[in-house]
Amino acid sequence: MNIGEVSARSGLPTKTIRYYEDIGLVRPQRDTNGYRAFCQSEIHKLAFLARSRALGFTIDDCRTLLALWEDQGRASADVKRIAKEHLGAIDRKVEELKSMRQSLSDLIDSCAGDHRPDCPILKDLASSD
Amino acid sequence: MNIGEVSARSGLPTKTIRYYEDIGLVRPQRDTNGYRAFCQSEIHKLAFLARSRALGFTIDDCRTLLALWEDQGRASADVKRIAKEHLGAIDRKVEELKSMRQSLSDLIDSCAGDHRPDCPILKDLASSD
DNA sequence: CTTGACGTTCCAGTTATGGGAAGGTTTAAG
DNA sequence: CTTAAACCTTCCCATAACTGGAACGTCAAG
Repeated sequence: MNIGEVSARSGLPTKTIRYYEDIGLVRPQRDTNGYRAFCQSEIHKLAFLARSRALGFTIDDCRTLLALWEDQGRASADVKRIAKEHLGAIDRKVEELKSMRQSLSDLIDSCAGDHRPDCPILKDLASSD
Repeated sequence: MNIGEVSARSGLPTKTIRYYEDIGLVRPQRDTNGYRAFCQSEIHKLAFLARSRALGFTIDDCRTLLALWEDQGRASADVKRIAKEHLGAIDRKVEELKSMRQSLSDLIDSCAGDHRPDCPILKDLASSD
């Protein structure tokens, strides 16, 4: 299967698929004309990658997950550990954003938002509490 | 004031301060020896930048905010608009992360996490629901 | 006088792609 | 048979916002 159809099926842009080959995540065969020829297992891998990336795993996480996926003897605990670490990272990011949101929201509430130049938002950004 | 002390006071790494000069956010004078000599207003700007960046504003936002900050006649509404747009972006990011978090959390709950190879997490990542 | 802590510039790398050029291949239509 | 669209290829540059490191100049202390 050519890269275009693989792209349509996996939802990954062709650019991304070529990049994944570059960094060694997939290794499609080549046709005599030089076109990439993806077999089922490569297509399956790309679907796996698309899903993992959508869950926010880094490419490096994906590399590990793929290896575990292809290792018939791996322990599910190994996978769970990676997933849990990632969950922790997501939680930390959410907390950080919530904290930023709170501060920003407070500032916005305190600003009249009219034609006058007086602005508590800028005042706060400038103050060195 | 030399870059080292400015860094210590603003909490910004020297690399970052030089970068901010590169992209035109600050324009420190130079001593005869070539060292950057920061005056109070530049230091103040850097503090402003540190604060704005900590709230998640992009460099481009910061550029606009700085310009507004230095424009005595600007309307507070202009600032408020930028802040509100950014708040919206934060909210969207939080929602995205929460949704990722939910999916991942469900997967983790379904995985025994023991020595056995059977892993619902990998199964789901591989499946093309 | 030397040592160490500063400072300087410049170049390259990071993440995970996206854009676009310059060119080869295939397929369908005229 | 030719031509045009729609594929495919590689290669290089750009993004955001820095960070690291090399190679080198300057300054204060012992």
